[in-house]
Amino acid sequence: MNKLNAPKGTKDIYSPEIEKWQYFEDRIRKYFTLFNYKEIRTPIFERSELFSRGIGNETEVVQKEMYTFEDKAGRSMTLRPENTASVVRSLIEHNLMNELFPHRFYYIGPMFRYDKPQKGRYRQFHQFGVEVFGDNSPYVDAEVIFSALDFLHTINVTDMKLYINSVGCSDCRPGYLEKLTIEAKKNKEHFCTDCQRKIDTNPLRIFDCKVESCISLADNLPNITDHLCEDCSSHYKEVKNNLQLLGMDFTENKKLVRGLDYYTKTAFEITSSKLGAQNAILGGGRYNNLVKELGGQDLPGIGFSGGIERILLNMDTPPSDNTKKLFIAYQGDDAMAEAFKLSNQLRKKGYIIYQDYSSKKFGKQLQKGIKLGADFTLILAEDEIANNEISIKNMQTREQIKIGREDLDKWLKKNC
RNA sequence: GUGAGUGUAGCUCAAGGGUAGAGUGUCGGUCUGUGGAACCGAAUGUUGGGGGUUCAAAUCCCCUCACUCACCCCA
Repeated sequence: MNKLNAPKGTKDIYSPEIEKWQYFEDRIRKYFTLFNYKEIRTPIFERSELFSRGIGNETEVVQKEMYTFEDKAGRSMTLRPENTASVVRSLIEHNLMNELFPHRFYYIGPMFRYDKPQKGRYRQFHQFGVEVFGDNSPYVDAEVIFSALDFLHTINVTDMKLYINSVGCSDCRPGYLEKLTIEAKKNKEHFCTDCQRKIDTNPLRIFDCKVESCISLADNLPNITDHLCEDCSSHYKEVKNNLQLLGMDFTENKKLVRGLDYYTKTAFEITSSKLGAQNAILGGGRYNNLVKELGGQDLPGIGFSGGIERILLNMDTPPSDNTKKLFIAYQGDDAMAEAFKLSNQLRKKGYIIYQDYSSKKFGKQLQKGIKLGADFTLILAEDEIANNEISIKNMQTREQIKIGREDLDKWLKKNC
């Protein structure tokens, strides 16, 4: 029989790593509640059409990376490669604009992309993110960007850089793209084959190319930022002003084009230098046409999503929680039964307590208490049972006291 | 999709044609009243899988699979 392994690009998460995840998720919930976000959980799979329409048919994600399958009724379904399209679908479907206020959502969950795995890149990976609907103010852009970076600061992610850009809107982008295509075509034969294709399909993506000759050719191509309409240009300026109001450092990157086609106006990305090749840990932007394109009203939106695996690679071990752990040791059969009763009473009162049933040897039990990392060991042996007492050993200081059983509650309240 | 590297015990790794090993962890004992110890003992491997060369393969060759990293793309 072959050994069964987790599928390529997926992994099991268990202790001690799981504690990092729990800590991280807890912090997300607490932090983004400060901004009045409400959690939303959407299905892991959706109609494939949602993503091809929402993300854009020409993107790498939709072209090559989706986990698409037919369900038994012959409908094309796709494991979600990102969550914004789903949130928008849900917003439209349930008229959440009318139901809930504020129109702010956060999410945490697995996403799926059929990529070749490497450091910080998995086929099932996890993102958290936020979406804000119905507010076109450049203050919102700055607030969203601020919250992303500030949140990462609060969990001690270091060596971060913030890049921003404006990618225009449906008014100015078509004109720009036309110009870009014309310019790029002048040197078409000098671009790599990949870029030659992009010129026709999605010229904006030329700026993503890492081929050296393409980079220098791209340097001479017109930038979207220089061809923004009045509205986009002033919006961008105000976003930058507002970021400065919050004292934020950022780098303008005129080549920053995000991989999902729905972005308009503000686009941003946070990288961390500690990560190696996959250095983007969070990205986002405004998507003022997406709701309408997916069949809803004409409603602006903005959001971001962050890669949890990548952030955790870059995050220090979280502070250990200081909930005291107890171990109960016993000697003799009577004491074992007594300890058994006591430990379950204590759990009822909310204490974390572990009892070992496999060994009756006192020394071995103590060793297990040590291995468990117990703060205190409660000791019930013949003496204690006879005198209705209990000994308590501080595992750190190795000091031991003996108290009456009736005083145990008081002691626990004081020390645990 | 392209390229490179690595697969030996639960984990970290030796052995580079001649009986598969160490450290660590696990379990048991010394040891039914006090410590992370020491000592003794045990279990865990078709050396990722398949084929080939050879008297003999973990070792050399071929195929395959898995993992890791980089390119691409992205979180």
